[in-house]
Amino acid sequence: MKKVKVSVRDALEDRILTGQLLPGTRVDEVTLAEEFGVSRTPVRQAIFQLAATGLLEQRPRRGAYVAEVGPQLLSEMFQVMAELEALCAANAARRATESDIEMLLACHADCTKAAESGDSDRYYYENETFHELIRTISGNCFLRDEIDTLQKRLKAYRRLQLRARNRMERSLSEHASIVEAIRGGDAAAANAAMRDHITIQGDRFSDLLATLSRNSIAANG
Amino acid sequence: MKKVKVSVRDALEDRILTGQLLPGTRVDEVTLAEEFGVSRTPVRQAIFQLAATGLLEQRPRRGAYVAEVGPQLLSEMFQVMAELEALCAANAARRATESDIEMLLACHADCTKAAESGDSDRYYYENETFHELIRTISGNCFLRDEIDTLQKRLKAYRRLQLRARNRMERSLSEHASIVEAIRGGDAAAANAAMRDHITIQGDRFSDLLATLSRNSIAANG
DNA sequence: CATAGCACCCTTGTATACAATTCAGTCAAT
DNA sequence: ATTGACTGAATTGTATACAAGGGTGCTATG
Repeated sequence: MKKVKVSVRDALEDRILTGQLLPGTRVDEVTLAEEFGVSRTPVRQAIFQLAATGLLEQRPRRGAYVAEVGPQLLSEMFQVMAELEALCAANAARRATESDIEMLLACHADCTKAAESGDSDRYYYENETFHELIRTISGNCFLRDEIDTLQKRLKAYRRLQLRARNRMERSLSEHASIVEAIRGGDAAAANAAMRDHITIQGDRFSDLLATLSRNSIAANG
Repeated sequence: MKKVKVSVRDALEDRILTGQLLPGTRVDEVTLAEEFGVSRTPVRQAIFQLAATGLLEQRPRRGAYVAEVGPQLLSEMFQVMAELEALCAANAARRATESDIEMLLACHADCTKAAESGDSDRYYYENETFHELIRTISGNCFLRDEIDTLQKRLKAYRRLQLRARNRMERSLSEHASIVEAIRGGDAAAANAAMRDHITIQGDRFSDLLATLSRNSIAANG
């Protein structure tokens, strides 16, 4: 019972996103070809596509590696992400219908329950849904796609972040501000609230990364 | 005297950007392979890479086409572009050094001369330089790359826009506002001025596209 | 005459064979 | 002993052969 014809590209992407292939790992064509039970050709295609989206880095004649995002780049990516999500929130504030607002409130309620349960994995998931919903309400498909690809590039790192305990309630209250702004149709407020929310995440993230790299230096060096 | 080992990917990209391959055109593997004097393999690689960046659209088993950007998508892309360029401008306002300001003023002077000459091609070029410079001053490499790829996706269309006559002096005065804001270190003002500047461009652009498609309907249908 | 079904051909997708380049290891020379 | 160069192996890059799927055109039937 093999998996039903999933593209090599998706399979490889999944391995990166789920952390089976960690940043910096070399991606070998023949090894993957054997594992997936195909020839090198489709594997190469997949590698080139993922390299084009930034998930892999290719060095000519030297193979492909899972992209490593340094603190500098990470910070830059978060600044852009903050701006894009803020734009989503502003659009959502302008365009949300009654039923959109209802869904948003329901989603926020789910986030609240997750936070109360103290289950950070669950909150991570509900949080994703919350942001997804706002992107949808925003109604800008291109913007949505851009955010999705950027999200993917960060995902390999985000999974490290799950355990920041006291972050949940603050995140939740930031969500509340966003919800209120969208509900009130205040685009500027929604924009600002979302930008702050993402920026704070980015800062936390940088801190975590710094800590990890310090530990890793302590462990390896 | 053949060209000195330029990658198929760059060559194909160039053909799209310069308008040799118009949106909607089918991209045939064997034809291109013959033209470039290589086998299908590198051509396929190039196609997959360009498809990943959005310049081409692939339909399974049905080949690749130069991406067509409809009015809806175009508007969405411009909204994102406006936000990203505005972010650049805000960053530039915060980070610009004395010499950055000097370069910016010099660049703006070149734009002015180009506008006075009435040569829209020249103004187009100087305008590009102006925006490039602000992106550089912004200092966010990731942001710069994102804008570059987005720019590429629009370039095939932008070349149609060159002739909007009375646009030049208005564009120039908008540039002046941006320069002043950056010079004064006013990030918010730079942000707003740049966003407006790009948004207006986008609107003009949509008008043009609408006109063109109307004419094309009149001509073809 | 129009429509539906089938067959053939063209194009994409995959596999494999071959070429070229780079990295590493070893040997020799200073 | 250390460093440099050369050789070999391994991996990427390219070409070609083969398989599979879809589109078009023709034919047959209603």
